[in-house]
Amino acid sequence: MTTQKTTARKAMPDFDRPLVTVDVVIFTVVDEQLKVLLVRRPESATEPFPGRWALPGGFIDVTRDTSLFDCAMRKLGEKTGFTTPYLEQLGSWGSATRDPRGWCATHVYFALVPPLEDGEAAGSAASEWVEVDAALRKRLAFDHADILAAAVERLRGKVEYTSLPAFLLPEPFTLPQLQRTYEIVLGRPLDKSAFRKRMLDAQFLVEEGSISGVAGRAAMGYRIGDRDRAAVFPRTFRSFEVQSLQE
Amino acid sequence: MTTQKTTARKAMPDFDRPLVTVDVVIFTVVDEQLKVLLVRRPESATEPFPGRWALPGGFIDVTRDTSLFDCAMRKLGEKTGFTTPYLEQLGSWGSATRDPRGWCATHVYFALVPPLEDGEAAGSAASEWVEVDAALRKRLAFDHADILAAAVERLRGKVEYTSLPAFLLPEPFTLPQLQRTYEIVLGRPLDKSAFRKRMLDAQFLVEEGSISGVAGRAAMGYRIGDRDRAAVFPRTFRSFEVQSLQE
DNA sequence: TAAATAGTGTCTCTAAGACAATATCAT
DNA sequence: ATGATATTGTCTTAGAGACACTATTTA
Repeated sequence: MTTQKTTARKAMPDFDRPLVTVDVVIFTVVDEQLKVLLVRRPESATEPFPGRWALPGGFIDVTRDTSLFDCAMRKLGEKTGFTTPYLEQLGSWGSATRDPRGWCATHVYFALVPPLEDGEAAGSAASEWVEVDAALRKRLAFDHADILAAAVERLRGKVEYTSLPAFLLPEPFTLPQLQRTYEIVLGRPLDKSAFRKRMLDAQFLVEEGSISGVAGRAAMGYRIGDRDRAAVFPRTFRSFEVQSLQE
Repeated sequence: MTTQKTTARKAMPDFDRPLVTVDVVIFTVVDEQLKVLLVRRPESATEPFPGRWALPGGFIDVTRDTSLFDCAMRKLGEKTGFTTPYLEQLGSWGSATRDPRGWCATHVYFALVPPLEDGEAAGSAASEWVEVDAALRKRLAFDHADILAAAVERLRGKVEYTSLPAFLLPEPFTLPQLQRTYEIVLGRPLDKSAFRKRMLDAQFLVEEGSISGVAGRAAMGYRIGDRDRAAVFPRTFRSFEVQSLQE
């Protein structure tokens, strides 16, 4: 069924077609931890990796998905309900051996979302937010451990010079909250003064009125100016120290 | 063997499978210009976009290619003969409409190679090195104009803070040659002193003996220390000027 | 008023850019 | 020696980090 249904005149390639899937690595920060959404593979013995944890994803439906991005957005919406997350392509993984059902290529996206409100479908029995280092230690289905590692590396790398962590917070948020989010993702403390200068100089935040916390002075609330792209800073954090560490 | 190879028992998805291709954007610098390799689509009317220029690539051969990367490397080798180029994944493009033959996803890689020696198959009649801005103005097949634009953007972007241009030169090369290559890719002059400090501080070059040019003082020749990865600089070129330009 | 948190100022340091000065090669 | 090119040094400046200081809110 898969290959030539060449009724038509265009030359259809008579190669066997690989399986094609889309997977989404969905990050959030909740309880002071960076977490990733994992789903449980069906228990059925007819499925590969029954019962294992995996990244959310699945086959492209050529009748519903008009593009890879649409497909990723659809899967993200099904799992989290978010409609305007940060969603970028991470890369693709394809080989003869990564799926026992045959030659398979997956297109992987990575998404940043604010923590879900308690009401929302955070964990249907089949899905769960898992702290990333714990997730990396699990024996995930397929090559999803490699994919997750690549996603975490990309996230931590880009956080050094972009405004990505802002997409992990519900709006409006304060600069101290944003700094805390950076620190959670990077796993190290940042200097308050340098952090604020950097964020405000980058001009990607819009003021949204003061917010009172549980104690202490009220803080300015901010919203992301342009949710379609992250701001890029001219340098990484601690750039010169990184330099010396390499030696 | 764990995964029962049962012809029948694994649930095979009954989705129609998209077409799957791999394309490679191959850059080089020759005649003081950044060029990209284009190939001509076959003239046959049974093929999509007959006679149009396109990026080199084609369908995955699930019987020969063990992975996407292998497939890209194979296509690169067929076109240029290089075996140790710089090759990284650019991304994937997939939609219902990008190929008239049906839902198609392509995995795109981008490669940097030194200019070919005259003897080598630089231009079989069906392929040609084209200056990138001229290539961007051509009406390429499929969505290859979008893909090429993304590749050029990625290249120019990464050149600001990585050692990528070193992979465009035959080894050994000199620092003035490397600087010229950066300037060609970026399209603007760089300061000599700052450039040398940056390259040498990054520790990715190994000395390879002095090289005499046609005139003037001989220059130190260098080779790339680790061809498997590019060096990353802690800042972009002209970082603060870029900053002020944004305002 | 005290505790807690938000926000600012000052000083030092790294590395980039501008550009001048020096070194070495072919003829 | 001279012209050409390679290589180094000096000065200035932007922005990062360390850290002390001030400001504002709640209890």
